[in-house]
This record gives sequence, structure tokens and C-alpha cells, in this order.
Amino acid sequence: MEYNHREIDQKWQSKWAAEGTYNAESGTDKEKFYVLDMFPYPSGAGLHVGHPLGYIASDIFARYKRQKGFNVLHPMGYDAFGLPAEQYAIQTGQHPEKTTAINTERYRQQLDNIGFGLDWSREFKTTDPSYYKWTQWIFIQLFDAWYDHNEGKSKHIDSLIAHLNANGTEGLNAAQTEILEFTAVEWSAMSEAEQAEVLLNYRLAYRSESNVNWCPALGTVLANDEVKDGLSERGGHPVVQKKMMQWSMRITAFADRLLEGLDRIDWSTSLKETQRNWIGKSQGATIFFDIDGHEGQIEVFSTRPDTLFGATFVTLAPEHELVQKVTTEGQREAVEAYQAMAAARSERDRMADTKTISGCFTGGYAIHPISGAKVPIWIGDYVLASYGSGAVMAVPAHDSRDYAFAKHFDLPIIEVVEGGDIAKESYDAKEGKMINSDFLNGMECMDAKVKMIEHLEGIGYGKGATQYKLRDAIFGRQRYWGEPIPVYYENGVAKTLPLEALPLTLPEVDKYLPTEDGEPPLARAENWTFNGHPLETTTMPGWAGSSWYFLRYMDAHNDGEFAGKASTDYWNQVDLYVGGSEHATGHLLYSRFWTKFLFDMGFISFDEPFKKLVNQGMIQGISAFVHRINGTNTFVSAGLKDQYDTQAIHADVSFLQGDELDVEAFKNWREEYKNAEFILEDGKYICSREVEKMSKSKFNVTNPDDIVEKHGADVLRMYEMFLGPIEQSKPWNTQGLSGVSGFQRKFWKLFHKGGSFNLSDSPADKKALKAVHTCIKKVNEDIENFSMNTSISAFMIATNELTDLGDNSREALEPMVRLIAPFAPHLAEELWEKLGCKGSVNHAAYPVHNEAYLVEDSKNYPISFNGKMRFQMELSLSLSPAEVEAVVRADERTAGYVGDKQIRKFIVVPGKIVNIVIG
RNA sequence: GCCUGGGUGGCGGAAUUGGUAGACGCGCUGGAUUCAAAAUCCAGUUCCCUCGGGAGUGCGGGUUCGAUUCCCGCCCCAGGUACCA
Repeated sequence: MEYNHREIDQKWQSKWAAEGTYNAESGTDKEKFYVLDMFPYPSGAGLHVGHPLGYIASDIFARYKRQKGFNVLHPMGYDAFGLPAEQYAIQTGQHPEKTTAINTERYRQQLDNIGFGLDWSREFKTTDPSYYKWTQWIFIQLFDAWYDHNEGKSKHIDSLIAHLNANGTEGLNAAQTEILEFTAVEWSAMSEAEQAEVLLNYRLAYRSESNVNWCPALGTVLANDEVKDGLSERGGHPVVQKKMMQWSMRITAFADRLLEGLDRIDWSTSLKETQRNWIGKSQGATIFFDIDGHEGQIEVFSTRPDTLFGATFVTLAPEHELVQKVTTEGQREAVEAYQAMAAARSERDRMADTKTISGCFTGGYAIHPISGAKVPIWIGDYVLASYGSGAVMAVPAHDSRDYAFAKHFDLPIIEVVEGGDIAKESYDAKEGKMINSDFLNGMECMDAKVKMIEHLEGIGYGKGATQYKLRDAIFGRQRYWGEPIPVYYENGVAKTLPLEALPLTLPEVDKYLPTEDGEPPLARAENWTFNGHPLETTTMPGWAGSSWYFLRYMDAHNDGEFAGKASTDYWNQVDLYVGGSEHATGHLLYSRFWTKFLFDMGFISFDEPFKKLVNQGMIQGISAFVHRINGTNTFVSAGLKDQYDTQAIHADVSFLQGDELDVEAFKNWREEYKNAEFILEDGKYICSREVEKMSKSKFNVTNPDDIVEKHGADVLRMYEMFLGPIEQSKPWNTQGLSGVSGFQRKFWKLFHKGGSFNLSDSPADKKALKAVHTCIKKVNEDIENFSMNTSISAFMIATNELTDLGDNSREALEPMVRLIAPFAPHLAEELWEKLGCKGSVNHAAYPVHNEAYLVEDSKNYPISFNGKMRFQMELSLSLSPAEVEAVVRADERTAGYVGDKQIRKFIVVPGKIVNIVIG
């Protein structure tokens, strides 16, 4: 009886859907388990075999947990706002909502084909107004909040207003855009507009004039994580710096907590490290230099205040506000020329070219805060205006950039930490004894750092300080296809919409492009106002909707709250989150930020969203190339291509049988190849192969639908797992499927001895039970460790052994059905039904191994003979070393001699193995 | 440059705390079955070799009775990040 995968897949998928087999239970006293996949952006290209890899792994885990008796939440939805749908809309005039609906439909079909155990009753798209109503609501909560560093948490803006009313800024320790100081009286005297302006300085969602990454080609601003190497992540267009009025999120207020939280979650070290680098905490000191002949001071930040005695000049960023003041008449022309040049260089040029040293002397001098020496003030574009105070004290002996600068402009270099050879290069290491440093001499430099900070604080010329690389996140986008920001402007003052007015839905526009005078597309909408006041025209970035979606699944249809407290308390953190590591500095950081905020405000009771995170690797495609001889329409087989001058062209992998090209199929592919000639080797045309990213444009895509159609969903599921460790990237190879397909057939045959379903009720063979329980043990361990690839091997081994033994007892085979259910749910359901068992196998208890079936008889065997002879004995696990020795002595062969050789030594590993060295 | 991860057959990849390296699968070779092919089944498959063995987990050392595993020094690959003071 053959396994008909088409019929069986169909039968169970409909049944699951009809019965809601995978819907999470409500009002249960079972322990919960929340498994989540990073929801997809439904692109027009549909899914390829790489996309479901993580979904399959999480599905196996979720099914396993369900069988272990947990109430499992495993939902799915779509992250549907974003650029591709909008760009398509710009080109075709079609509303992005329509494109999104079509793509979503396609994704759903493809996902259903694979037989995922998902709770579709909680499905939503981030573009649903019923969802983004609450994204907008969260924005309003952020607008109505500030961050109190004294208490280390976010608080409602009313508490800040109360503080300002009573004390002004006295005693205030808030996260802020710029440092403000005023009294309660001054505060009260301000107009409403002035007060609103001041409050924006503290709000967690705020509007300010700031330097942004502007992408002219896309016509929008981008967040730091959306820019790679000075180009936009999407499209690869150049990005320039520009000052603009912008909505931002004060994520920097949470920098320390975002770092600290990493210690409490189970993520990969590399991912945590990526986030730590991105946050970029440095501890050091702020140091003040008086300016020779002028009022005011230059503030610098240094992680090495211990080297202050080695500071021989000060460098300001070209844009630094003090440049104008310190520049002498004689240097003014040169300085202005340098500033102009630096301003003309784009961020990208500046980054690409870090070798060229450039700078200019201002003519002014700063006063060394301790020695009182005059040190020259330079400007140089190696100093970034946006980090720290935009000024550095240059210590060329112990900083490689300062060293290069000093060498280039012939500035003095003073060694203050022993250990390097400063004639050759700077000594940047943070170890060594201090020299040439007055009261620090002889100290270890890290001790000297502490001492110096104390000293500076004592004389009022500096204080300990911490800097972060992390910047506030730009939140507004000059685009159509995003959540409207729920803000209107009354006499120029930004105000948020009341809850009754939400959702603020996207208006209809005639075109999805900016207006002629550069306003965002929403400005095209007729009557884009609230109560007669103009509404904000920028929309939210792609990461807004994905920063809290895991909470919505807990209570997906709640119209009165983003999610009810009872639901969020029960489901709590996501226990297992599976997705790609490319979201390390975007989504995964922003959702941690929003979670901490919602926690502070008491809306949820946990402050880290994802307890355990697994990053799945990418499945690559193996592209095929044909080689066309330049200037001809003749193609030469791969083995002969070096004899010609050729160009490699992608050929569709579907034309290949192994590495051999189906020449006819290729000829019919495109008009230009119709009359192509082929130079064969051994009568075949062989293509060369290369592993690349799987992509439509490389013609190396495998569609999961085709695999499901040919081999069934279970084979696809098991093969994707069998491919290798989940975290690793690996190429897709369709050939390998036959192994898993053959396994499935063999497994099915175990239950169909003699052609029809046939199990014996006699007791199982002892060896069969051993094979089954070995498999149970291995699979349980593998799933817990998330290494499902070796589970498939374990299934294959057990199946081969059972086939060889010819055992078809119910006792041995019934547990195998429950065991394989998470991997091959359709197969398992079918067999479960044939076994006459009640209910879905997906709710049947997961098998637990019985140690008694696994015990080996102890045995002795020689492992090698190499000058000395060694015996290795496997003994009972419970023996002490002394007992082991007794056993060995009792053994005839080891009673002092083995043959004519005397025992030299026992090496006893307690509890397991004894080695006996003989010689 | 810095941080993180990783180098095992023709390929994907296995190897508790150090204990017979190469499980499982693909591919390949030979055989059975077949008019033939596909499918299926059986046997073999790390490399070298004089068929008795010898070498072998990126390279060079070390610890150990014993190292893919632990330590030291290199090389290479992948990802992240980059004038962040």
C-alpha cells in the first residue's frame, strides 16, 4: 500500500483547519509556552525553500511542547508596511493595500501547503487599521512620557510638569535632547507654546531639528540601521547628512538597560555582541580645556584620562561651534577653506577614505588643565561632530589616529605609558606603568585613570562620564505606506489625537509621490486635518509595527486595549523566538526598547520580549552557469571553457539534470538562444555551479510548492531539518531529498507488512525496544537542544533496525508515531488513525524513553596495541574507583598479567571507564 | 583594525565530561531484479599502499596512557562593526 502524500496532506490539513487543532486554549490551567517566528514581509516573489526553514524548526518545537502538555501559542501574521509595495504603487498607480492583499494571500497558501501547526485565529497584518490603531496609541504613550534617570524608568509627562512647576529643572535628572536650566518661576512665565517646546526636549517621542540620514533617491530619511556603508539598505542609494525637523524616539535613554538586559536572555553570543557594539558604551571622562585669550571652555570626551599628560594638542570637528571663536585672523582663510572642503565630502567619502590625513591649525591655543601648558587647537575631519562633544584631546603617543595626525603635521608626541616604541607607532594598549605624568608616575594606567578622574573632579576641570554610540532613532518617514503619526498642529504646537479619533487611517491620494514642493505624499490628501488643524504628514518607519506585534497575538481581537493585562500576564515573554540575525540592530533592539517602555508604564509585567532566540541560517541556491564564447552565440561546456574567451551567464537550474544542461529547454528559454550552438564534452553540456543567495534574478530558486507537490509536506519538512544545523547557512540540493523520501517510505512500510496495514499484538522484540528507546532518547534531547538534523538521522537508524528485525509489534511502533509527529505530522496523523487511537496525535503524549531498555551488557575490549597494550572496560555506571579496581583484578586476564605482560597502571575514570596500561 | 563564530571524506554533516574519527544521508563503484530504463534491494566507498599495514579532523608546538575535543603560537573563511576618541 503506497503512501499517497497528496491525499493524506490534504485530508489532515482540512481537518486541522476545521477543528482548530492548533488554536491556543483559553481558560486553561496548563503551563503556557509561546513560540514565535519573525513574521514575514509578503513580497511579490512568494516563498522559496529558504523562507520556511525557521518556521519548520519552530513548528517542530511548538508541536513537541504541545505533546509535552503545554498550552502552546504559535501564531503568524504579516509585516506589511514598507517600501516594495509603495514603489510598486508609484510605478503602477495601484494602491499598496491591493498588492499587499494579493501577496499575503499567496503567502498564506504556501504556508498552508507545508502543514504548519499555527493558530490562524490570531492572524493580522500590521497594515490593518484595527492593529495600527494600537501602534498609534503606543506612539502617544511615548509622546506622553519622559525618562527619569534618578529612578531609572520612564514616567508619565504629568510628573515632569509637576516637577517643573515646583522646582524648575532643579534636581531633575532626565533624558533630554539638550541640557536646559530654568527655575519654577521662569517655567510658569513661559507661554503655552514655549512650554510645549521645552517639553519636547524630554518626551520619549519628540520632534527636533537634527542631523538625519537623507536619501534623495528614496525621498526619505533613514535610521542608522537602515544605512550600510553610506548607502541605503534598500536599493543601495547614496545617503547624505541633512538637518531637518524630525520625529525621533529617545532610545538612548534606555542604553544601559538595553545592555544589562542582554545578560538575562538566552541569545547567541554573536548577536548579543552585535547589540553591545551597536550600543557602544565607553566609560571615561569629560575634560575641560580653557581657551587662551577667550572666555569659555572646550569640552572633550576621553576614555583615557590617564594619558592627559600626553595631550599635546586638541582637535575639533570641522563643524564644531567654537571653531569660529578660536580661529585667529591669520588662519581664518585656511580654516574656512578646510571647513568648506570637509562639508563637501559626503559621509560615504569620509568613511571610504580613512587613510588620508587632513586637518588645519586654527591659530588658537587651549590651556592644559593640569600643566597649564598652551596646546594648539586644530580641526580635523577624523573627529566626528556627532559623537561625544565633537572635540578630542589628542594623545598621539597612545592613540593611533592622533599619532598619524601628529606625524603628518609634525606635532609633539609625549610618551606617558610604558610598554611600546613610540618612535614607530602609538602604544594603544591599556596596560603599563605611567611615566612623564607628575603625580601618576609609577601607577598602572587603569589605576591612574581612576586617580585622574578624582583629581579633575577635585579641581573642577572634568568628571567621570559615559558615552554611547547609540543614537536616538529617527521615527518619521516621508512616505505613504506606513502608519500615520497621530499628531496635529494647533498654532504650531504638536498635539496627539484623542483615543476616540484612532485609528487615524491612511487617506486617499492621487499619487504616492512627494508633492511638487517636497512635502511627503500625505500632504496630497484633501482635507488632511483634525478639527480644522493640519495633521502630521510623515508616517512611521517599518519597525514601528514590528516592535510590539508579539504582544498583539496574545489578545489579537481586543478593540479596547492593545492587549489585555490578563492575557499578557498569562502568555508573558516569548519563550522561543526564531528568525534571522539581520534584525540584530533594528527590530530586535527596537522591540526590546518598546517592551521596556511598556513595562515601565505598567502596561505589561516583563521587560524583555524574547527569552530565547534562535537565528536560522540562510538556504542558498546553487546557481548554474553556461559559458558563451564572446561575440558568438556558441556555448562551451564547463570543462572546455578555459580554451576560449567566455562570458558566464546564469541558466535556470530547472534545466539541469545533475550538472548536465537540457540543451533544448535552454534554447526554448529565450528568443536569443533559439539558434545557439553548443560545444559538448563527452556528448554532454556541463554547467559550472556556484553557491549564491537564492534569488529570482539568479534563476536558482526552488519553490517549496514544487517539493510538496512531488514528495509531500512531511518530506520537505524533514529534509529542511536534515540539511544541517539550523543556525548555519547552507546550499539547497534537491538531490538529497531522495534519502528522506526513501526513509518516509520505509517508515510507512513498517506498518504495512505484507501490503496492508498490519501490526502484531505480541510483545516487541527486545532489540526492537532498544532501537525505539534509543531513538526516543536522542530525539527528545535533540529537540531540546534545537538540533533537529540529527533527529532525522536517529529516525533513519531506528527505522533501518526495525526493518532488519522485522518487528511490527504495536508495542514498538506506536511510540514511534507519537515521536515523529512534530516532524511529519501528516504521516503521523494517518498512522495514528489507522492505529485506532482517539483524537489528534498532536495532542498525544510525547514518548519518554525507558532507561531499562538501553542498558548494555558490560564488556571488555582492546583498543590498540602500540608498544603498550591497553584494555578499556565499560563497567556499571555506579561503581566507585575502588570497586572498579576490584573488578579489574578479578578479571582473569588482568590479575597482574595479560599473557606475559605485566599490568603497569590503572587509570580509573569514576563511573565509567577503566584503562589498563600494560607493558 | 576591532568583536563574534567557524575550519572534519567528492558533498551536507555526526562524534556525552578527552576514550575505536567519519554516524546518517547524498554522490560514486560493483552486483541482483528488468527485454530495457526508472524504482527497489545487496555490497563497497577518508587517503596512500608492496594488502601486511601506514597516514589522517586548517598549520606548528604542548599537556596526556590517549586530543576533532584542553593549552600556546600562526594561517584561512564567514558574519558584525568601523576615524565612536
